[in-house]
Amino acid sequence: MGTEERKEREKLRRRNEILDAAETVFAEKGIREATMEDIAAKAELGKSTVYLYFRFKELIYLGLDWRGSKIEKKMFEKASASAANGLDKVIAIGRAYFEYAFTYPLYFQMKTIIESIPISDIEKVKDEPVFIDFQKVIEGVQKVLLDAIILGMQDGTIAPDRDPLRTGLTVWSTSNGFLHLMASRGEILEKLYGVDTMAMTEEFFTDMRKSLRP
Amino acid sequence: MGTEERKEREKLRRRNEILDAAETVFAEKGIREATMEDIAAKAELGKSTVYLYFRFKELIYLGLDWRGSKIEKKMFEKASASAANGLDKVIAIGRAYFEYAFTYPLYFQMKTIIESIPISDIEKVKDEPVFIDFQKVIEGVQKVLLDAIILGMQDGTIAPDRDPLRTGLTVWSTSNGFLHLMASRGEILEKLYGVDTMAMTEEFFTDMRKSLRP
DNA sequence: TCCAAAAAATGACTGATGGTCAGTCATTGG
DNA sequence: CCAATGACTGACCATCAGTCATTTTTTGGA
Repeated sequence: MGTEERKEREKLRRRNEILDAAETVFAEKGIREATMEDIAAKAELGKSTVYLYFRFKELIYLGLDWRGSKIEKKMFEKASASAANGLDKVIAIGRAYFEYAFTYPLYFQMKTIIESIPISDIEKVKDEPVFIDFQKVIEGVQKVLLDAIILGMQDGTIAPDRDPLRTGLTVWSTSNGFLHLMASRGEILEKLYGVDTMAMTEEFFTDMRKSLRP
Repeated sequence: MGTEERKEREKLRRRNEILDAAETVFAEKGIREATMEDIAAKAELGKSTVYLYFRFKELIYLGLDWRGSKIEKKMFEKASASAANGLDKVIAIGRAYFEYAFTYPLYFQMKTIIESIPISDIEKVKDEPVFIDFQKVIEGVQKVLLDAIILGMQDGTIAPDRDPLRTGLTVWSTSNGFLHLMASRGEILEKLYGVDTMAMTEEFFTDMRKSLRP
């Protein structure tokens, strides 16, 4: 009988229900303030049950980042497809990253939280199938960017003497830093210091263009 | 009598002793793993006494970031003074930021931790004299960069049509993102993916030059 | 020198929360 | 219908940030 498969499916569904609950609770009372009990209650489960699906709290953050990254990947692919040459693709992906961060702020925030997890804790997770799956998605996301860079080096829109991986990492990490500032302090910058964040964002992309061009 | 002043001095000394203790404990057993009791024990004080000097744990993080920022500022000033024109100053400051992050990794990490503190908690702190003093130092650090940018726009080494504040924020936030990647995953990138992080860093500065130039 | 008030320091305590475990309850396949 | 499997749970534990009533030390005047 296909009981086995059904069971597997239901397990996955429950996992998703818990992530749904976490998402709601995070939105309602803040990520840091949310407790495992809150999440369990929202999922209409006992706390111990939640722990059957997520062996520790960080894995919930990871699960949500994983959800987000799947969306992110699609957005990146769409953005990349919409542009004609390598450099335009890179910029389009950059803009898609912005859109992602502002459309799914909760998912985006997971990145920051996960990054602040001590390496010793990552050790505990790194062999879990969930984590391996997670890494696969992340790599998929970065591959979209990498492909665009390689194309750009071939079609002459990006300096051909660059190292693609290094360039990708630089584009990604600097975007991250910029986006993090925008997402966490953008409002303060606008209201308190009168910074035109829209113009600043445009300049950011102009600068990126300038530095990538041959 | 000068008792009042002496008291004040001793209070400050104790504050510093606690920060010293925190620094040691953080280095010994990790920032996340360190408890207030650990810090108190290392400082040879009762936990409650530590709480007289730091009303909550986050203020210790803030205290260490404050310490670091004072060093950072000096390093920035020295770097800026060592270069002749605006653009060179900006790059020199960027390099100084790198040196700071790798020389004082503990202080640098405080930035990440502080950024991940929920805004609700910042509200609690923002009127404390300590926090105001802290902000003053931070602004001082950023002023060094801002001055270099303004000079560069005057001496023709930086595009004159830029907005200095926006440019400063962009330079700072992108450096932050890049540096954060290097500090937290640099080793992994080198050992696992064979990334030449030295070359990558040089390229980062070359890119910055390219994007700032007129 | 003594003493009372002020300041500094503390140990015992509390509440919250992440995580565990022994055992219950529901489902399944024979 | 029953025994085995596995999902699920409530009670419990350990840890830790933060509090408070009380003690200890310092201070400045009598």
